[in-house]
Amino acid sequence: MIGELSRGRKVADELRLMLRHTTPPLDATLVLPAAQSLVATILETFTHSLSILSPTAAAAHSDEVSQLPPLKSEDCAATTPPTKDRRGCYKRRRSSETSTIETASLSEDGHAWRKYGQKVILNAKHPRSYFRCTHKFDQDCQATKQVQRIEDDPPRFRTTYHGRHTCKNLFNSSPHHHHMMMMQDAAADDHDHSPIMWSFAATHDDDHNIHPKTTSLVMNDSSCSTAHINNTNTNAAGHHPVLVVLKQENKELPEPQIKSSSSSSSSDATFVCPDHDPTKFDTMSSAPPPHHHHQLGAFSPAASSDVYSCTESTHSMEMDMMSMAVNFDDFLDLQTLN
DNA sequence: TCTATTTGACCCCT
DNA sequence: AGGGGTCAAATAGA
Repeated sequence: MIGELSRGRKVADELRLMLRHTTPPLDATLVLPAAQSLVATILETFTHSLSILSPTAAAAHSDEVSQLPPLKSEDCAATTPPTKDRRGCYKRRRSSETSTIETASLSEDGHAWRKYGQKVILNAKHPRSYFRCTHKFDQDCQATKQVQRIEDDPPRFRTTYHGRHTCKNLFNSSPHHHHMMMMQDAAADDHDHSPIMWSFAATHDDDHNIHPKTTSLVMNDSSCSTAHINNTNTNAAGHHPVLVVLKQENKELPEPQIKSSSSSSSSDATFVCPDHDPTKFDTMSSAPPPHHHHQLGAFSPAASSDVYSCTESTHSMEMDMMSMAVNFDDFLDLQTLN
């Protein structure tokens, strides 16, 4: 099976190189047949691997790969009568993609979560809660998160995300209460397979003032980042654009692109991650704690067209989002354009 | 009645 | 061996 999977990986690599070195416009008559052949080989290796694991499953689905039975832990429970013996029923993930964020409050992150467990953790004052994506079963989304209170006063929570969301139900929270965007770099190149998660959170109070809530960001690659939070002046429409620019510090980068018509700023705050801990970016430790929320929260009056813009040139990602009414389809279009 | 949460049991992994 | 992640029955809430 290892040989079969290795073959699949090799062919997938060939396909990737072919697509990478083919400059547009694609010559479909030239590239397509070769690509289709490679895809067929890849699928074949999966089928062979499955036949090794489970001959019946591979035979039943050899011509319909999209319906391959997920090799999930739940299968055991679903196909066997209720029994106490759950041996082998689930596989614990091993070092899947993880991202950790620490916040001062439990804010929504735009995804629907279902709590499935809680554990008392050794040497921890508070229990750890376990959540899975609500769409685990209907969309086979494998994302999970763990939330743990790590401090009482001031309250502080550590949320650890595992896996990527493959569901299509982002931004289902009320746009008038929470905004948060998680972006995982789907275009990681050979030198960086780690996802980067940028989170921007903000709440609106009763007066519709914006209170950005992102307090820390941890990237699980080795890059050091700077977050530049810039409160700009009110624009002509009476709105207060908020600019958030993230860039990596340890690489030579061009000036970040900032999408805004407003250039002057009324308050600035730049946060740099600690030198000796390049994976951790923590605004709480870099900004004056007693005032930083006031500073960030001073975006009044109501903003109906806040622009969240971030540029990380290494990965060529940039996004704008209208904070009062995020249209996810538009966001997807923007991602596609970039 | 349906969906979400709670919680003890189970089992993987270090 | 035991900490911690997951399951699933019981329970709560809409």
